[in-house]
Formats: sequence, C-alpha cells, structure tokens
Amino acid sequence: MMFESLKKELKKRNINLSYQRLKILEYLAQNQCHPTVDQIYTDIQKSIPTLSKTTVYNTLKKLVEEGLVRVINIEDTESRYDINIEDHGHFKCENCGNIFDFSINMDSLVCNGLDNFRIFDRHVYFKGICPQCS
Amino acid sequence: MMFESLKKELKKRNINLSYQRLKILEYLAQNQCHPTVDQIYTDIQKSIPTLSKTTVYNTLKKLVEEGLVRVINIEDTESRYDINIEDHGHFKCENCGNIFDFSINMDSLVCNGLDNFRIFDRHVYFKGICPQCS
DNA sequence: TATTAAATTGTAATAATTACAAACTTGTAA
DNA sequence: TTACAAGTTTGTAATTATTACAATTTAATA
Repeated sequence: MMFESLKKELKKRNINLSYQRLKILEYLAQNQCHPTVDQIYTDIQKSIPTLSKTTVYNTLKKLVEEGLVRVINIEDTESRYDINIEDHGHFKCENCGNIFDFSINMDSLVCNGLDNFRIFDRHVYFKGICPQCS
Repeated sequence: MMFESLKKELKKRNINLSYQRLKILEYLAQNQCHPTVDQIYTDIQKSIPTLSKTTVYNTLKKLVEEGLVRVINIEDTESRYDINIEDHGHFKCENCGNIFDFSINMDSLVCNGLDNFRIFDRHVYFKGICPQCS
C-alpha cells in the first residue's frame, strides 16, 4: 500500500493503521477540495462497500484531535475537512458554493484584546463571489 | 416602545416592524454574548409565551440577509448570532466555551490568491484557552 | 498464532433546521 | 377609522447531521 508518509504520521501518534483510516487519509490527501463527511463516505464506499458512516465520523474526529486534519465550519449546515494544516484562508463563493484556498500571513494581522489568551488555532474565511461566477 | 434606532434600521430596509422582530433585535442589542437560537428563543419566550422557534429562525435569517446581524459558525453544532457587524474577531475558549470579541484591523492582513474575487464578508476566529481557564 | 485492546459496523437516538398550511398582523389607502 | 392585500407567526411534521451503543471484527504484539 502507498502513502508511507501518512502511515508514519499515524504511527508517530500511536493511531492504529486500520484499512479504513488509511483510506480516509489517502482520500483527504488526494481530494484537497474540502469534502464533507457525506462526500468522503460516498466516494470511499465505492472501494469499501461495508464502510459505515460512523467510522468516517470517528476517524475524522480522531484525526482532528491529533492535529492531522482541520475542520472548516463556514456554513452551519456542513462541516468540511482539510488535510492542509498550514495557515491559509478559505473563500466560499456564495453562488457556486466552491471553497477556494488563499494564502495568508497570519502574523501580519493586527489584533488587540488577546493578552493572556493561549491560541491553538487560527481560522480566516471570506465569503463573496468567485471570478468564474462574476 | 424603545429602540427607535433599530426600528429605523428595519424601516430603511422595508422589513415589517412586527413585535417578534423588534423583541429579537432588542434582545440581540442587549445580549452581545453571541447567543444561540435556543438561548434567544428560551429567553424571549418568557415575555412572549406564544413565540415559535420557527419565528426566531425566520427572523434571524432575514436579519442576516439584510446585513443587520452576522452568523458565527465556530462549532458545527451551533450557530451563534452577533448584532455587532463591525470587523472584529472571535475567540472561543475550548475549556469554558465562552466566546470573546477581540479587535482586528482587517486591512493589515496580507492575503494572496484573491485577485478578481468579490469579497462581501470576512471572518476571523481563534480557538484556545482564555485567561480565566489558564 | 493466540491474546487483548481497539476499531468497525449498523441501528437507534438526538439535535438542529426547514417545510408548510392555517391563523393572525401589519401597512396602506380609501 | 376601517378594510384589504400582503406579509408574518405559529405548530406540527419532515429532514438532515451527528452521536450513542453493543455486537462483531480487526490490528498489534508477544
């Protein structure tokens, strides 16, 4: 099986290398389009017919806890998942619904009022209309 | 009835001044703690016993469409509402669950990859541990 | 290869949100 | 001030996303 680097990431964190987990991670690595649980489940089910949606939820939860994957909550109706954990922003087009990545320099953002707050996670998202829909 | 300025905002946008809408707006103005639908519903129901949760949803939807209120989606399990539509960031404490406002200068954030994107809405939120919980 | 702990599965339960039609209000104009 | 049309509220039912849980299966290790 491929994706030795992903396996190493799991081993490093003492996460068992189950077939389902590897397939979900592989899927996220190959589909960096911020898929929903339903998209992940539906697509992987083609190669693992017995796959349960609960497993997708469990796996994503674990991957997020371990910092291998990030959740994107832009709409209240859907959580999306992103294997790219570098600082970057998300742009959601209100017309076509697509989510685009854009690069940001988080350190450039001037903030006030966070003295003595311990920050683990920083999210930036914009909404509007993408060039294709304009 | 008080809150003449809120009434004016509604009139300006041709939104009918129903009692429920005024009460919901008044509540949001007096409770800038980013309440959930359930909190809004439960609290206002004390003064309007016949209030329906559907009305709260309908009203919030309309207020958001008209730009009088913003939705905050930090957790996938709950949408929160904010009458403060100035640029500002939200910090969610992962221990106590409270959401804190902090000030940001959006123009200071260096972004790339958004040429020809029309931006309507910009959101910034951080997660971590607040000073009290540290 | 046997053992033990952990993961997967499927179903049922929960929670948030939306759809919808009947009853009720609001704004407007006579 | 009243009457009408358009818009709003209400309550219930439906939908959707997510979680709980127990039985079965699988992975890691000795």
